[in-house]
Amino acid sequence: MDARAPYRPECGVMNDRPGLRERKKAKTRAAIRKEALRLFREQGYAATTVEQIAEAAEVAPSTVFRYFATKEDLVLVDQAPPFLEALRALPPGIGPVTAVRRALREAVDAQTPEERADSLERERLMATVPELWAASLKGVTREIAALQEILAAREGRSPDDPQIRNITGAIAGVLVALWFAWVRTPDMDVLAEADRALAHLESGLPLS
Amino acid sequence: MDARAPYRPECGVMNDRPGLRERKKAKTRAAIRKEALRLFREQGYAATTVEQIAEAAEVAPSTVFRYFATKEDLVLVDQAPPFLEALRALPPGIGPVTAVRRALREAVDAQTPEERADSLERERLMATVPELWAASLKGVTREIAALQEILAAREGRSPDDPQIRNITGAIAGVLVALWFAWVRTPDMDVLAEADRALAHLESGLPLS
DNA sequence: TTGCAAATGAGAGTCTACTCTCAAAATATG
DNA sequence: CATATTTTGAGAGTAGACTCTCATTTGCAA
Repeated sequence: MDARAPYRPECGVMNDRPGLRERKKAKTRAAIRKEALRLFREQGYAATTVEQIAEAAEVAPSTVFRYFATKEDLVLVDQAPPFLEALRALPPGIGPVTAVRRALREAVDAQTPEERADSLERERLMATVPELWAASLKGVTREIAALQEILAAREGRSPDDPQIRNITGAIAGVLVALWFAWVRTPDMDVLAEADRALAHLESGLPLS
Repeated sequence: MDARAPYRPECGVMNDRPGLRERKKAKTRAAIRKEALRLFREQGYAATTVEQIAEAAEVAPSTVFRYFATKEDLVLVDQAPPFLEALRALPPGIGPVTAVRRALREAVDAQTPEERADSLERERLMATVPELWAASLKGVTREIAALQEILAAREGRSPDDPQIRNITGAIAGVLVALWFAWVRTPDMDVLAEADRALAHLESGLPLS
């Protein structure tokens, strides 16, 4: 409440070392989320209380809520998936489905093996527990809306164009269906299957 | 707790008139659900308490829970949509997308105008309020799974067949995308649009 | 070291979905 | 009307997500 601002520890310093305080915060946040996901996987989302999460992460329950506004936020991803970025960066003149295939491959290739394993496990957890599906719904719909916008822009059309809407819906539907199948068949190579499914869609979904 | 069963008012009677008691129960159930949906629409799902619903329906809160095990159940549909029945009844030898188009049309034609208006409004409510989307997720996924099984059976394949999975996913995706578009454009003739979208899918989703 | 600001812990408190119990009311049968 | 049975209302009780407050601790700068 004082305009003098006499004390700004990290006022736009943008140091390479973010300072102990910031690093500790990031570590705490990561620890809370990690323990939460582990407990969700082990004993279910609804059956896990915030108190248990706090205990496992060795913080106070109130601290959990300081980092994550709601229990659902513990599982929601906060950054837009790099897939959409890759798609945005792709040159025009390629069909929507082809573009999505390429962007998907690029995004996956850009991940380190650990990142890949992490995100696969997270996705898997989300798909396994229906309660988490519901929790992640807002994020998913937002991402699909973004996909629709990008595809529309690539074709120089309105996002509300029925044809764009149909293609986006079909792409999303095919991938979601694969996602659910993956839950029941964990050994599946999801990424290869995704590429194959999109290829099938691209060729008009013939029954061979 | 008595094996003599000395008193069974409606022990398999299966009368045309179900008796006052049963009729009253149905009326109460309908009233509760109607008031609940109205309140959800007017002030949101989370912001509506069961107590408010009970008051609006003029019953006790405990009565609400006697009729609906959870708050979510208030919005979930209990009978399988007649659309799936129509699809099951369709003769084989027609492509999956064509079959879905026909079944959809048949199911809609079989509805009375009031039923149609009712279900449209209910669908609309579900699509408008994200919390309801989440609540209805289990039902939706179950229906899509049923769709996948029917389509697989029609083609004499396994429901796990990737091609079947892709077609089912694409159909569902296209329809869900339409559903969301409808929310933003209430005047749209959803049924005609659905038919057009499926036709577009059937022809391989060309960008014309 | 000293003092400022931010992060934390502890704990009490609210709100609401959901459960349980029991007595009263309504409905069916004879 | 009398009696058996079901449904309801009233209300107390539980659990867990989320909020608020305040004293304590911890990182930071001079």
